Amino acid sequence: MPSLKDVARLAGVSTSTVSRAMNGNIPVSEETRRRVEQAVQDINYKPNLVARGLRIKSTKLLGLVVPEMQNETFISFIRFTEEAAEAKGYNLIIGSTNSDPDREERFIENLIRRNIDGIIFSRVSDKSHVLKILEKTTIPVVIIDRRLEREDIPSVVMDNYASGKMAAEHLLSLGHRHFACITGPLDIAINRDRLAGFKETVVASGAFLEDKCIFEGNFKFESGEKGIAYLLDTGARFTALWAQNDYMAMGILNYLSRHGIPVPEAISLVGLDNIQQSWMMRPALTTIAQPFRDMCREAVDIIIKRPHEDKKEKIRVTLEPELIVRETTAKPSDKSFAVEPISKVGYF
Amino acid sequence: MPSLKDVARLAGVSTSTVSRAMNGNIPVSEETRRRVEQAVQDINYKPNLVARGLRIKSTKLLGLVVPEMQNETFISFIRFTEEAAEAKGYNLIIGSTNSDPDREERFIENLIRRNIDGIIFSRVSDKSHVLKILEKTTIPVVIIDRRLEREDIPSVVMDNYASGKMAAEHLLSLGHRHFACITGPLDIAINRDRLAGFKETVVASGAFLEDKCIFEGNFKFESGEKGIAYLLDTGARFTALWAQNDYMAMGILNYLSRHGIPVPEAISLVGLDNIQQSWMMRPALTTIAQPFRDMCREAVDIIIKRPHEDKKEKIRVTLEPELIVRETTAKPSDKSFAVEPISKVGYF
DNA sequence: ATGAAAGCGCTAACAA
DNA sequence: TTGTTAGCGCTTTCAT
Repeated sequence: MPSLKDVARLAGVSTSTVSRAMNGNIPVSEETRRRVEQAVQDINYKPNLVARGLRIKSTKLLGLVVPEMQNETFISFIRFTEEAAEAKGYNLIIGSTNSDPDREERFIENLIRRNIDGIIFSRVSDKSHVLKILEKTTIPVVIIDRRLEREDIPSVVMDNYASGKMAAEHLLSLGHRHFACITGPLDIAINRDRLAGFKETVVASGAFLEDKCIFEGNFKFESGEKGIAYLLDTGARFTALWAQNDYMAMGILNYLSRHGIPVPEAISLVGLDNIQQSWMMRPALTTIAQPFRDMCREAVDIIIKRPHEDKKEKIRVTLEPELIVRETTAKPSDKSFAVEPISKVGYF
Repeated sequence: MPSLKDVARLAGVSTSTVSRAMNGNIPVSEETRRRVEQAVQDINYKPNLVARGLRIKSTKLLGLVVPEMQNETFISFIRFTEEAAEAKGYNLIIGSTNSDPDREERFIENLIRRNIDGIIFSRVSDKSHVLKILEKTTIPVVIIDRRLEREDIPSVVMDNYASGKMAAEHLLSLGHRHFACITGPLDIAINRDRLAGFKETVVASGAFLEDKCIFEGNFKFESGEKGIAYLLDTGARFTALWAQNDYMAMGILNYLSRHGIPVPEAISLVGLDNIQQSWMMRPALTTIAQPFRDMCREAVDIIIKRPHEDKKEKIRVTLEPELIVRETTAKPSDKSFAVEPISKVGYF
């Protein structure tokens, strides 16, 4: 591997001149610039980023922390963060914590020891102890997909309230009057925001979302199955259902299919996230797409610009969701209220 | 950030002693070891990996190159490689190339400049020009999920022939006699291996896999739809179908569902990969799981042990697939041959 | 505009 | 067993 020294020798100048010629910010005569460029070409010199990193204390490396990699949401974060980072000349180190505090801590410490330029966190809670670790460092941090109580850490989220509103409005416009919702964990702020947007829009229009028509799930496929079984079993009456993520919607669809309840004829269903499966399914899922690509780009930008060195400025970027209408929503039909509690009737 | 110097000053020893005490390989007196450890605790010292990397020319960093992140296969590579790397104390830099040679080259060069300890490639072809770049370096490389002609680069693959055999045997044991196959791109060796395993097993048993029952797809959902449409349209007669990956199987299932052809009653279907969707679907897909976790662990091990510095030794690890029986395969039934060319009859 | 020299934080000869 | 010293490859004062 050729080094700066080799280039310098070949070009007949000092290493500092080569360095300046390459980085461009400091004036260098045309003549030497050409000589240096030639030498660089000749020996195919590539600056060593480790050495530069040590010297200037910037590694052009970003860290991304995700809790797991089974859920397509986190895959999207990885994908789009890598994309945004690469566009800005950064590389990405990823770490999956499996929600294990030890792994999480190990990973963060590694990133710090590596003199990384910034860390993007997905899904951290206010009480996560890694936030404490990070407070001791000067490494820029940004939280993605969570709305934290504390405001000293920049965050990027979708407008979750708007997503609930959007789901409700779509269903309302189709003529539905009786609504149900299977939510994510309600100890998490963004899920409460989603529900609020949904409920307030439904209620404001004079339609109904009874309390017994709300089931708190955990974003997993099984949770969708469980939620719909619960709703049907307790005799909740509704023609329109919103699942706060697509995995649960998949579970719902699967359950309804097994029990012969037709979608959208009996129940209209809207999801959230727009995962791949949502269009590969039959019927294809009507859902709401999160602006993941933009969220990740924003997160990377925030880190690179490091404006939050100035802690007074609160940074909270909010991006808009988008409705994607497919096959699981329709006007409420005669069949709709034919759905009876599962324990009472055996379907079909 | 405290440095070695700070620890040394506090412990009243030289920096080299601290270094030795921390790395443990060189003898240090009990007394000093304790003093050093104390000092390390006191100021919460963490070695700077950039400096160490520059010095010892090993960064404890691995690079993983994937063509894209939409396909669950590559997600699995990321997931399990990160897992294996973390278990060995390495971090992972990932790069997605979108099959763009420029991006690929940029990423590889970055990795080299970062003095990375090894690169894991998924899906490189023999003619990929990055292999040329890598030849000039001493960085250990391993290819995953591809069988290259050249043997100087270590690779880790599933036993693809066995997967074909396994699909055929399962279907054969159910009583099927007429087979079809929708393959991946056949310019790629592993897909030919899969087909050979399938075909040879079918033929050896005296059953049939006619040429017109083989469709060459491209591993995408749409390709599955196209393939099954083609097979049905040309009047190919079969009761058992193998798709060489699950995305195509999803497309097939979706198409058959739209055309009212029941699975597994009319056609038994086997996939390959065991993606998440395969069990979320209804009917759940019978498929073959690739040993991705083990493949990634092997790949990481090969790099870490660096035994291929010695180029004479050819490294090619092959791991076994596993059959996962679910709902899309059954005995051939009376309905089976009721399937007529689509252009002739409108189904149901 | 250019060069000499120092130093980022660490490890490894070498000497003691 | 320990300290001194040099140096990994780069950038950046400080002179000139």
